Amino acid sequence: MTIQKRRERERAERERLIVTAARELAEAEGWDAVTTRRLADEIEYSQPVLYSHFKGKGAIMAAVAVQGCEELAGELRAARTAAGSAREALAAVGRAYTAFARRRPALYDVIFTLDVDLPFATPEAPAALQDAFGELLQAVQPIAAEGEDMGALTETYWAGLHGLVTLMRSGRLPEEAHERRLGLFIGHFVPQGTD
Amino acid sequence: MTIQKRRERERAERERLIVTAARELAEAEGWDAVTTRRLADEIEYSQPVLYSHFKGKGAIMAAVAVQGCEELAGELRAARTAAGSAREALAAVGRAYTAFARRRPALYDVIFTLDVDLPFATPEAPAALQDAFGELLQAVQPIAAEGEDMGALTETYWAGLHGLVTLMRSGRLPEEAHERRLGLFIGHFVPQGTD
DNA sequence: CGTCGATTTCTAGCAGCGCTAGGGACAAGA
DNA sequence: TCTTGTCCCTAGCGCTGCTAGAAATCGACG
Repeated sequence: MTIQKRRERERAERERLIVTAARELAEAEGWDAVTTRRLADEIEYSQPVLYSHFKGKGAIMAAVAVQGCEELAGELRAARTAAGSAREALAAVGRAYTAFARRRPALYDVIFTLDVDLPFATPEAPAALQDAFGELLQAVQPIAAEGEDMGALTETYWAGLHGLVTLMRSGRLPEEAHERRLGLFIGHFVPQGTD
Repeated sequence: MTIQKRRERERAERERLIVTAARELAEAEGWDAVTTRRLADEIEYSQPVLYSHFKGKGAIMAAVAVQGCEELAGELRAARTAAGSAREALAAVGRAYTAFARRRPALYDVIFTLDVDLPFATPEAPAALQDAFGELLQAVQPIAAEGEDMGALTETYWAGLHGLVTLMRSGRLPEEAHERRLGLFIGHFVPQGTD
């Protein structure tokens, strides 16, 4: 009984260890450096142990993605609630989003660019993903015009931010003009004369 | 002399063959299926031959990207010049861009998402890339407000399209609402009351 | 206390990847 | 015919994600 419990606890602990190691390794050296052998070394177990916890490397990455998304959702919420007006809130959330992407590129990639089979845009999507989207939704809501599709509008805002971030991070947009582009995007997104 | 020329011609021919094979394989089965072994099989030469033409797999992908970008630039231009008003032209270019991404996902990926060390956003960027960007620029120009930074504005428009496309294609945005999102994006991008 | 049975973990290996060293075939010139 | 130089292929390196099967460990029971 207690033995069983202890084992489960230890297993859960080790699982956390794997996810943490993957995350730290990715943040330090990028996802290319995260190989199953390297990860096994890091946690001081052999490779097959990883597969007794996760279906494969993709599942480990998905776990990191969920963790990262919780962090993102928190930062978006903080930015939104700290802002004064609705307009400022939208801008603040946009800035927080792109700032997250730049500060934590590995996390951003595993959530939003690498394919890692997490369910998105469905009820089965992890809570963290829905929370993050919810933050965007709440920021977009007040500036929506009468009768606009809120979901689609939020998705559109999100996509704009995502595009700015990914093109910049892949070297396709010059880094130095990021703030200007972001300002233009947010400015064009808010209907003129909205408070 | 003539022998030399014939050899050079044959070499150039084989190089074209490699790029075409890579492109077709990628379009048919995705870039994961494009391995150097598979490519060598396809062109009926051994693997090392590829490396006598290109520095590596990345260089082959870059060549495909340039080809694909020429195609994209052509489609953007056609869309732009066929439109009536400036506003319609911007919308048409946006639709043409996302349509290209959906119709030729492998080409789109190699140009805009996979990293393939092509110089972007510099004078050394291949002409095809500059042409495609130029088409966007010409579509954005007429709807820009007084004194707006044209380059940054175009980049922002591009980023929005790119975000919509990549999030949708990776399954993060539901496919069915694409048209609605695209309409919202373009609508918000054009300042109210612009002709 | 010693042995059995089950669970856990490791060693070793598979098939694939991008890439390359070195040798053999083949054609052009003496 | 023999040499020279070019071209191309075979074979292999070190790496990847992943897994089968042996080994070791630990709890339970006689």
